[in-house]
Amino acid sequence: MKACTRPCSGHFTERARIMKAMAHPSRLMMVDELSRGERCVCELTELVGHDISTVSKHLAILRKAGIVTDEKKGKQVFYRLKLPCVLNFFQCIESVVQANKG
Amino acid sequence: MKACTRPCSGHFTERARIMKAMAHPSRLMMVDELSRGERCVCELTELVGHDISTVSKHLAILRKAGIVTDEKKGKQVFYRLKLPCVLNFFQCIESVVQANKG
DNA sequence: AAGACATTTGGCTGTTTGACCAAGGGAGTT
DNA sequence: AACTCCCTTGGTCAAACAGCCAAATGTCTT
Repeated sequence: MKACTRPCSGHFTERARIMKAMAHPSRLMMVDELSRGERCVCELTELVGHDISTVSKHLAILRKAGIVTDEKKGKQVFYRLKLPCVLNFFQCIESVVQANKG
Repeated sequence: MKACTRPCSGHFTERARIMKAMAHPSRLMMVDELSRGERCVCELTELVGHDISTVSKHLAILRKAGIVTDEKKGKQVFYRLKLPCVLNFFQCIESVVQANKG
């Protein structure tokens, strides 16, 4: 609605929402998995090893954040990465992890 | 410790901890500010507009995650980015934000 | 050593999160 | 239509989070 010369508070809130969507082990795991192709909810459920309702809620969070899209095919719902650039995160995160060890 | 062929659960937990550290508007704002040089706690406090004790706790979270380092100089404590690659996030996050609008 | 200043830590409170179970829908099958 | 399958939504509960104030710590000044 208005252009901020410097990012204004609202921008950071919006950005944080997206970061937050990825800031959970299960959701990170699913994003990683989706980087290798689309998957149905049942596959992702098996992957993370939690109740399917829990997984479905995690997916809803990723979806609302705009990180993944879903598509219904028959009885199943398939999810896929919407913006693969989120994968770039992993590389940097990994270097932070490494730096923390040293 | 041990090499996982595929990232194992522990990896995602550790990664999530780091993502989580950035997944807050105030902390994102501070990281952004620190990308332009080191700042003392008082400067960051003024920036985010919260109680200094709150800001100090936010900084502790970033510090423990290995994203920033602190250095005491006289009475003041200065913080700076430890791994500037976290800034790459912003670019991708921004594209997600844009995609969400369209 | 007393005081001022900058920051951290402890404690309290309201809010958000994440997990489960149970119930509700939509899509195919019989 | 009734049944099953796959998934989502609602409800509950314990744990984690984020804010504030007050108290503690550390450093410089007087």
